[in-house]
Amino acid sequence: MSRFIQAIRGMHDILPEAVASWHRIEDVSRQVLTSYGYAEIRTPILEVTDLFKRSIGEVTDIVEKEMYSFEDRNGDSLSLRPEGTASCVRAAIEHGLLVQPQRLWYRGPMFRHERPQRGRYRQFNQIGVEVFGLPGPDIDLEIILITARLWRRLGFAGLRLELNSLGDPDERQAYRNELVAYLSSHGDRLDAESIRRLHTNPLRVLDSKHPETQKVIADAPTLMDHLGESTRSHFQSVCSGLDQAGVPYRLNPRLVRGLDYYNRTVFEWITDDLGAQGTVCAGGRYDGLVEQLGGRPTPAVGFAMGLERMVELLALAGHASDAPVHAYLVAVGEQAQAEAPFLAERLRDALPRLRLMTHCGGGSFKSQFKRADRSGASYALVLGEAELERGIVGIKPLREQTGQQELDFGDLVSFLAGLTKDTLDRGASAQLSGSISTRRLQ
RNA sequence: GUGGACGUAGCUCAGUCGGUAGAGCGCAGGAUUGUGGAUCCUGUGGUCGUGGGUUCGAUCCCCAUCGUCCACCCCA
Repeated sequence: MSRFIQAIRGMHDILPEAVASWHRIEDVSRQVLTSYGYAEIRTPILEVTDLFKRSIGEVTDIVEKEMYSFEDRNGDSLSLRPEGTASCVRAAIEHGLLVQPQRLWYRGPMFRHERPQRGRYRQFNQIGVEVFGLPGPDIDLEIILITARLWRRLGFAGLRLELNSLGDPDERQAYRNELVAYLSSHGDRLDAESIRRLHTNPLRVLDSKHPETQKVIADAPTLMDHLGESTRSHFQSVCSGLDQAGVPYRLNPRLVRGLDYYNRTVFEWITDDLGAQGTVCAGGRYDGLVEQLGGRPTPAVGFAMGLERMVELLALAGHASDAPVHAYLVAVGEQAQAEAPFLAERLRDALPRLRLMTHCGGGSFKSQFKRADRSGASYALVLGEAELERGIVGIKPLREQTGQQELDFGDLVSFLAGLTKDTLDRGASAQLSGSISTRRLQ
């Protein structure tokens, strides 16, 4: 056992029994995003390290101490992506997508070297949305409504929406100065980390959970009071849109985000059901990022969802399962076993949507039926010496008490077509009628 | 990165005041020599995470290491 190699820390296998939940989330997400006209984009997992330094921010924890960075053979510093926005922006600039508005989405693994715990892994998956070229509050509202629709479709209750506006850069700068002055005057009551942040990223101090620091924060000036007319009405428009749509939210003036590039609207969907890692989805506006990465000034909004956390929520809401196989083909006897794979192939030819599992490995009727039952199949197809001789197949319902029937190939195809909702044209079914034996067709 | 709990069969766990381990579930076979799911019977199962130390002897004590979980931190 000492030589057994385990998966690396914080990186997990998703086993077959769990995959159904992933499918559910991925399928619903794709459907919903497609229904709003969003197009999928796929970008590399690996990027030049500078891309993340310049987008996420050099003084953020992600860039400072959580990136998987290494030197390529030619000496370039590369990093596994810790999030998806930077790559999206890079690709949009690189391929000239920004000449017109773009509504994009992506999915895939992200990598951060954090201490693993529930809902936080070193390799984790996100689905994200990025919209380029639309400056108004209408699109902010749209992407939040997308997320609300997703929760409805997935049956997630109990998520709460928190909302804030970070203002525009000049507003934030003015506020930052005032905040630093205020916090500095109470420096003796702040925790060490907050004091360090005072000089690097003072807005993050608002996020602190430190009890004494929180008391100081409670009386701190708020960013909301420093918004100009334009940002204020932008934010109010988003809020009233949510009111009209009947999506409840909570204003949280201390909601800042860990990434430097956000401005104006920011939001988070939070659950209390997953312990300390309660943020399931978060995003906001980042109007300055495209230009910062070398593109023409282009407004942008987006969000990302943590799929592992969503999978956990789905487990709390009930179990997802993939559709089991329609039928399981049991074949006993040398002749029947030899014939079975080809019978199965002809059924699959006739019914492309049929989910049919063929028994392999021989064994008694008893053991094969046990397998058939455990496969979850609705029907067992039975091919033994007797059936072979008479040119028919037995079909036995495994989920109800009605008896076993005997059908020739044509009738079998028609019967299974009823399960798969495959439709047969007349020519095909004529061609398919007759004996079950492949050899007789040769 | 900091602090803490834990790691025994495929799974959930019990246990040994240090003398190389048990249950339930699962899995396989049988009771029905061509038919699953219920019941009963039988069987299968672990160098007790890994490496080292103390000891006549370690799964149990000590150290290290890897991993899981919780909180901080961070964030999706």
